[in-house]
Amino acid sequence: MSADDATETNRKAKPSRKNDPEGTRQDILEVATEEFSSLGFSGGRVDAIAARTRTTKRMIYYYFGGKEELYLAVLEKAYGDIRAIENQLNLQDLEPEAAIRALIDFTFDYQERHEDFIRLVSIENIHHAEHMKKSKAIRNLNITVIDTLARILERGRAGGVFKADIQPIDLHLMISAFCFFRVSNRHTFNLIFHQDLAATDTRARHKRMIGDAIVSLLKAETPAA
Amino acid sequence: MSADDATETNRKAKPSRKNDPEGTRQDILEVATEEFSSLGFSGGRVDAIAARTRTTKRMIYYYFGGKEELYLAVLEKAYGDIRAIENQLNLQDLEPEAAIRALIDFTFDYQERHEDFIRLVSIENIHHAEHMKKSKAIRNLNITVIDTLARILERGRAGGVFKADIQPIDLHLMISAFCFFRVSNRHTFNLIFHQDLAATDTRARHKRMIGDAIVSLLKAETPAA
Amino acid sequence: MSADDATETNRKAKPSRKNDPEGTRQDILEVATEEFSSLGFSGGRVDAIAARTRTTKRMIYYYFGGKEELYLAVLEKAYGDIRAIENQLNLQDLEPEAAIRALIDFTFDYQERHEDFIRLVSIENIHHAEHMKKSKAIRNLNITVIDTLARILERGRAGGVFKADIQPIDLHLMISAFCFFRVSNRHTFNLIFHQDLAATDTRARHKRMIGDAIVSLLKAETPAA
Amino acid sequence: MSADDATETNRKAKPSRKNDPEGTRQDILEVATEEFSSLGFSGGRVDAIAARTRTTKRMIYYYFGGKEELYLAVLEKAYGDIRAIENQLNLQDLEPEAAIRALIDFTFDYQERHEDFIRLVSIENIHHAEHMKKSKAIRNLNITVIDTLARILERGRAGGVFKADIQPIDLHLMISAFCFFRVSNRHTFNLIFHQDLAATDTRARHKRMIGDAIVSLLKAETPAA
DNA sequence: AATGAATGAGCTTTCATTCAT
DNA sequence: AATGAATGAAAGCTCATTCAT
Repeated sequence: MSADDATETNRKAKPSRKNDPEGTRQDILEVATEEFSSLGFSGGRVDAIAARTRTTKRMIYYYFGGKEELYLAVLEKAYGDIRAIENQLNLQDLEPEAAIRALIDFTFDYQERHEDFIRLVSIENIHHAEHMKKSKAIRNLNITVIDTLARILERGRAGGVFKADIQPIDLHLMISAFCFFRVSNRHTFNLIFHQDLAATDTRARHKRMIGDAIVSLLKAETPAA
Repeated sequence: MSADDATETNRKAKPSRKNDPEGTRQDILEVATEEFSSLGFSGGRVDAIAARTRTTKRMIYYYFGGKEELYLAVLEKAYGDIRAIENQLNLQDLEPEAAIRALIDFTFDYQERHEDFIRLVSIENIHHAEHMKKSKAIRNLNITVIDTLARILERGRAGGVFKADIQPIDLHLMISAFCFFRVSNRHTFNLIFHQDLAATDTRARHKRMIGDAIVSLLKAETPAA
Repeated sequence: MSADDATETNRKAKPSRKNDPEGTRQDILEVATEEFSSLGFSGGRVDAIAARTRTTKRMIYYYFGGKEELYLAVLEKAYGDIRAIENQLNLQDLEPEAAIRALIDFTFDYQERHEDFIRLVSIENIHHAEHMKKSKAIRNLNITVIDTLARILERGRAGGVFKADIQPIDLHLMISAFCFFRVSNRHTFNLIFHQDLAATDTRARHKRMIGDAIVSLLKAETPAA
Repeated sequence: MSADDATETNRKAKPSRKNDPEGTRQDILEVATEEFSSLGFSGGRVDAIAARTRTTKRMIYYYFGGKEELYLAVLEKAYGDIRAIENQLNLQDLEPEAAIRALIDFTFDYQERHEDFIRLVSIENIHHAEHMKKSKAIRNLNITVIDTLARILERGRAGGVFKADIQPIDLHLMISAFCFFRVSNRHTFNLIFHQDLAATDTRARHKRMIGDAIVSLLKAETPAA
């Protein structure tokens, strides 16, 4: 035989998944998610993905068409997952303040647990969201958070609990920003401020703080003095 | 339009900078900042940088040693710049609330105007801050924001204006998160929510909002209800 | 004439060896042996090797991984070849003196005919055998010469033909040294002493001389007077 | 300033040797000897030499003209040194056998102590002695060894001590081969045979052995039976 | 007599992709 | 439905050398 080498991935080492198309697809997708989310789109290597897969590099092209398409598939799955869960959120039975806090907690925890998603979004922004722009799947996703927030704000204002005039989308921005940044910028922040943003007690304190900030903002009489 | 137009030659021939080492260095650094901040470390091309420079690719290696060292130099300059300006901030003559708002305004405006810096930091985080870890220059930078914040909080609490017990570093995190995210995640946010985070009125509204949120948090009687 | 004519194209176009992996590998290996043995490891050029091959430079990396690995493959083949032949030597049916002379003749002739091997070994020594140290293949080669020599010496001493107390490995060193040096140092020796070590009669005379020297050493009553 | 880098050697770190042309020349020559003898001509780097020198890379060109000329200067010095010492050898007062042994001992010890010289000669042979061919200095060196040997042999044969008809140059070849090979092929030999050719006792044993071999060869009645 | 700055040419290697069955 | 073999194009980097004073 030949080509006994380390770099190229034409040959598989692991038991192949012949005749399980869907399994193979998932396998590739999973590995690709890791690769892209930790190395970026340009930094991610088709070879490296193939090497950690039960199949060969050739199959990536067979199933996905190319590097960019694979990346897009990864991105679509990541967005699909969070949207699906967000849409299942059921907050109308809670008091406005409790509902807001529940939403914040959910966002906070989800971002904390899904660093892969966070990194993929960061990567997309590095690339000016050019890949996302090409994705119908992401464009067509049903986004309910804003509506959910709008309804909570409405109820809060109606009940006199919330005084401030804040737009749902701005509120979402503020919540997302904090939850996202804690994860996305963890590495530089930790390095510069000698902190550990992943520590359990820090996490609890921060979750409370962002909740307090949002709630006190909404309750404040005259928002912008 | 693509990112490859670096190689095009329809640019006015710049005067060669022979025997102006410092000038050459700055020239390279400037172009490299653009390249890396818009394409990432892996995506950035040494060839592309050289092409937009008054010198040749060879000079990049002469002055910086390699792609990574050049990237690091870019990163170091970006961090050096913001730290230098932060350190000149003079807020002790302002009332605590005004001081906090001034600090927020400064942070907000700086991030807004320095998208390059924002993107470089994002990129570094994608790479788990591995390059930054190697930089003595960044490690040795004198960071005064936290102290500045601490003194403001102290004065506020002493004067009874601020009630909440918030740590300076957490406050910095919250302010940074919001200002940073607006810029770093602009592209995906705009696309998904059909917004324009760069619009002038949006910008003003957001600046006010983050100020209100922080101030109301600090003033709130019982932070974590 | 220079060594650069590898890049010239006045060679008959060889039939491409598509889908003959083993053939391609051998082709590359053969050309690489020539290149490295005549130019050294640092002096050898991957481009030059590719140019004299039926394939492209890319294939060298596909099959071998890199310049160093290719060089190692060349070295391993060279050592593998001589060991294989040595191991087939059958000298137990000869009288001790005849056996020793036969072994010397074999060594002499093999070195004389395999200048490539000689040069590769010289090159490895220039590099302090650093590449060889990495080769499992060479480390695991079965070396029988020393045993062969030991048995001949034993028989000679038992029969009273050999009187001197010489260790097999030292004997091997002496035989190798002479046979090797004649080839390895041919160029400088010829130049300085205006000789031609490759001339047929010189060769015959030298072969006899080394045989005489070894045999008379082994027969001598009191080796170290 | 600029060019704060590691690879290029335009700037000196050590105290310069201004106004000491001969000192500078010697300094460069010494470092170059180390560099070339351990890395080969192609493997040796002008930059690396400059870096270990009190001067800059530019000076190497100033003093020697180029890499090849520097290498030649190194080679010429190495050959000049050994020839000078050889020429001082005074063996006519010794008995023929003692004279031969003295000459062998000298050769053995010199090679053992001058690994640099050995490696340079090996390197020249790798390059088919092409550099040496260009050197008038080496061509014009006065070589007395062969004459010395011839006279010893003559005296030995006249006195009846030596019986064999061996040519001086062949004798020189045999002696050189052994002494040289022990040093030149030390690394591969040690690796393959798990020996240490540099060990003190091995060295003594080998020195005796080559002496015995040569002497017994010369004394033997009918050299080639 | 000496030197700081600059460089053209070429080197090894990598990458996503396609050929051919 | 699946795959082993092959590859063009370009990327990062290195080297001995010369420019210009």
